[in-house]
Amino acid sequence: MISNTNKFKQLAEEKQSRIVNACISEFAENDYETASMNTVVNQAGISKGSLFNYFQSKSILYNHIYKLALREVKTYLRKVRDETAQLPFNERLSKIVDSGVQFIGEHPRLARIYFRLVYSGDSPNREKIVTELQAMSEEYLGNIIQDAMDRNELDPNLDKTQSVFFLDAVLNRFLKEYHEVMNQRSQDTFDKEEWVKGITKLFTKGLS
Amino acid sequence: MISNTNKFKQLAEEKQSRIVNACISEFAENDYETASMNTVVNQAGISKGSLFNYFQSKSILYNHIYKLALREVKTYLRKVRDETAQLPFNERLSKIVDSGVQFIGEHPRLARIYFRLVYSGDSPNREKIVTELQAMSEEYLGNIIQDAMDRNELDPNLDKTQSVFFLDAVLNRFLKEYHEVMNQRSQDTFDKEEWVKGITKLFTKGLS
DNA sequence: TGATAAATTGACCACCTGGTCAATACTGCT
DNA sequence: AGCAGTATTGACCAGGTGGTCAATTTATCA
Repeated sequence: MISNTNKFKQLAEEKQSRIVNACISEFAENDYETASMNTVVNQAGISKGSLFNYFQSKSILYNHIYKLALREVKTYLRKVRDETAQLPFNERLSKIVDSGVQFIGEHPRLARIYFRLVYSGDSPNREKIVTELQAMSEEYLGNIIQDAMDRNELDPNLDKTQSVFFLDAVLNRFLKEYHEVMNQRSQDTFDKEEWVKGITKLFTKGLS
Repeated sequence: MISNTNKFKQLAEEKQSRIVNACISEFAENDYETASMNTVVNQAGISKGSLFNYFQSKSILYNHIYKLALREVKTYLRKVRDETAQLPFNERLSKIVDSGVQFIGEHPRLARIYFRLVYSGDSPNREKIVTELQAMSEEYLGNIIQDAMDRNELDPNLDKTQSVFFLDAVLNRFLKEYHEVMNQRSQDTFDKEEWVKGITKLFTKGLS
């Protein structure tokens, strides 16, 4: 799956972002198989021939968009990780959740693509991508937990793999729920702070 | 979405199960949009006209299969709930996980359909179905937790909605992972007992 | 056995898909 | 202005989709 996007990168910025925008919308609203290249070209205001000139196939295009989304997620994660390095586990965890919430607020379509990808959906290379994401999560949350273990905030005999898995499960599921609530229902009844408190409490106690 | 399956129910048992089997396979291997009615009729050895005579549309057929899967899940859940009514929380939780593992072992295709449904995938009525499942989970796990609270095994001041949500998140994610591991990778390295222990420990401590 | 009714078939429909490529429009250079 | 080279177009392709319905097979009963 080698993607040669040279032609695309040489396009005028404005045209590039028109295309990227259309793709993000389409892949956010439909899963891979259902997303339509015809819709993309119409939305972007270019011809089909052009699109397939810039990206040789649908899967290569999807890859481009997915990587873009991942890059954005990573930026958020890195930022909050570094900014909270000195904080105790519970506060750190709380900030991480906040960061996720913020990401969803600022990039709802990218969030949608991300959730579509990790929670089933048959994107190309799904296996490889999910494995990659798991490794990322293992490393990221693993470090957070390790730091807390080193400071005796968490049980030093924890099974780290398991702990990461549980934390990842709850965080992802919570953010997915948050994303869905934000996208439709009455946001008034949703007390974010109370949930963040609940999550940190469960894990600070449960893993202590 | 009124489904009139009278015609189908009057078919010979053998034919019914041939059709149901083909549908289960197809909906397990593909998500709703991608599943093909042509494949179903070929696999079942009937004509397309017949299938659309028994089920007026694809979505009605999907509904039939989904309900069938749900009925099977409920049987397992009811059984383990009643059999463990006297056990302490941690043992009870452990048995529930075991039951899920057993279900996956005995009905891998139904499990696949279930996971496809809850983790995204754009099945018809998805919203309604997911809401229904959430209510089910809320009630089921809510009772388990309430029982433990009544016996002072868990903190009596717990936010029950949150606790249920967290438990549901971890259980579902774990079972999904288990299902995927069973379906492909080397099952040898997967120590189920150790994971069940980890889950029960996290929640008995975290919610105490 | 023959007539009637019911079940089953599969060719067919309109529509959509990802992808192609000859034809056209546009560009910069002499 | 005229040419060469590149970027862009959209009609077109083969193959798929869910769904239909006249025609045929099968079952029922006198």
